[in-house]
Amino acid sequence: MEIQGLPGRLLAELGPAIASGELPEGTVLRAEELEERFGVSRTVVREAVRILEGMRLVASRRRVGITVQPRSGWDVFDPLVIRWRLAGADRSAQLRSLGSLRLAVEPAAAALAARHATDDERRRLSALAVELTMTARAADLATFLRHDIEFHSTVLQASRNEMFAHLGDTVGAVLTGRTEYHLMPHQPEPYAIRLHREVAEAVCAGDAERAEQAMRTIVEGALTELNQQLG
Amino acid sequence: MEIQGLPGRLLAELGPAIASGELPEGTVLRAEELEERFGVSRTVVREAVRILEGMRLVASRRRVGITVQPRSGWDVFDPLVIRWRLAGADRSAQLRSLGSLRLAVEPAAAALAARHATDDERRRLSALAVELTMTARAADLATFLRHDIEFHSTVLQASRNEMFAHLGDTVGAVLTGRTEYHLMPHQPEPYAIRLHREVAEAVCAGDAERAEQAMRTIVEGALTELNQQLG
DNA sequence: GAAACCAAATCGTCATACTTTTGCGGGACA
DNA sequence: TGTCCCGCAAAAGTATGACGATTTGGTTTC
Repeated sequence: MEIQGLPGRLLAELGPAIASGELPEGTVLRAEELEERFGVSRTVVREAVRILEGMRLVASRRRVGITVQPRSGWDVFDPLVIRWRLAGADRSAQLRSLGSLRLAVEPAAAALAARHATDDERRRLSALAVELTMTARAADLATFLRHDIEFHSTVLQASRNEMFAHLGDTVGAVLTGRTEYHLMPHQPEPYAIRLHREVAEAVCAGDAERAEQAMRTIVEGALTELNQQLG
Repeated sequence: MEIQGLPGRLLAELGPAIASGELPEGTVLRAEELEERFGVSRTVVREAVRILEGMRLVASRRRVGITVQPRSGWDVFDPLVIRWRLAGADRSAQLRSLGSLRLAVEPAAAALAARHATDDERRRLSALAVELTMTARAADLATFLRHDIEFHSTVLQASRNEMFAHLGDTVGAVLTGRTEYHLMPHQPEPYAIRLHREVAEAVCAGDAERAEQAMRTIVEGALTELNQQLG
């Protein structure tokens, strides 16, 4: 998953620094400066910069240098960019944006899942719903989170739409983020759990309408809760 | 927008080849081979490969080579990947996926736009709706397309959600694609035009519900039409 | 037959030299 | 005094040779 090697190390420094706003728009970096700062060769710096350029976080121009680009151009769907932003200063803005996105996508995905899920996926969803019920009662936040992520990922996967499916990791990052930063109740809401069971049942029954509704209620709940926590 | 220089040339060759399936999953390329094939240096090859690696189209491993990755791992939200796929063999699969995505996102965006659009944006939407009506009557497909793209982009922008906003280019690519490949009626549907006017009016009036419904009808129409054309 | 070992292939990194683009300042000219 | 043009130098872009690191797969040995 992660980019490896020395360029990876550079990325791990520069990416978060830019994403968090520590290096604001317009900041100019020079390749040579980076070489010295990180004690690596030209090759490594250039490759790291190329990757950042691919994410539209920076642009490199002759005789000018490597310029941090305005946020409006960033590839906000890139998983790395999302993770970096979640870890940094505009975590709350990022969580809000992702919240709206989830509200649009996940109900639609649930409806599609009710139509297209494989038998195995339907079984897994039911099993996960049970697990969620149990780990919630035990207040085991870590495993609860794991299962919650897998539940939502499975629904997105089962929608048989590659673009929805790829948002699985993103949703995972959101759920992890809000748990890590204590933006959710310490004891998962029993109501939310019941809705997960309802989604699972509806998908199993092939009831797209009910799956969509239940999922919408789940995500709406998460979003209002988020807004409460963030003021 | 485009990646420049020699690595850009490599990208423009390899990206489409991979995205179209011409180089199927598991294909192994060697850096040296690419150097010779394109008559460029290691530096250039490595940078191009790094970028493809960033999109998760390939993975580079020592003693093995540069391996084309399974589609399931690709960064399907990357604008370049989308464009390459639209230009190649799985154009129809890509159009279907994007259709579902639009169906989820654009109505939600329209609702948000009705709440958050600036005065200028509301004015632009109204103006664009008028333009659409006129160019449709004149059967001027090129300008119609331009205005259509700008209309949808403006709605996404006006939603004040960065992730929605960034789908503007993607939607633009879809609309361009289906026009180029003659997947839409030569004379734009008067009904669809009226719906655009309705979206504009609803956004101006701040009526989220109506904006959402009208936009949903637009995208649903586009999707069913697409499915008819593709069988 | 299995485990340890060795060798070749291939990417990864470094150092360096050369090329190309381009912003900026200085000078010529109106 | 202001404007335009030209050349310089700064910075990224490209090329190349050398070496390092790692993985694979076969070979040897027990």
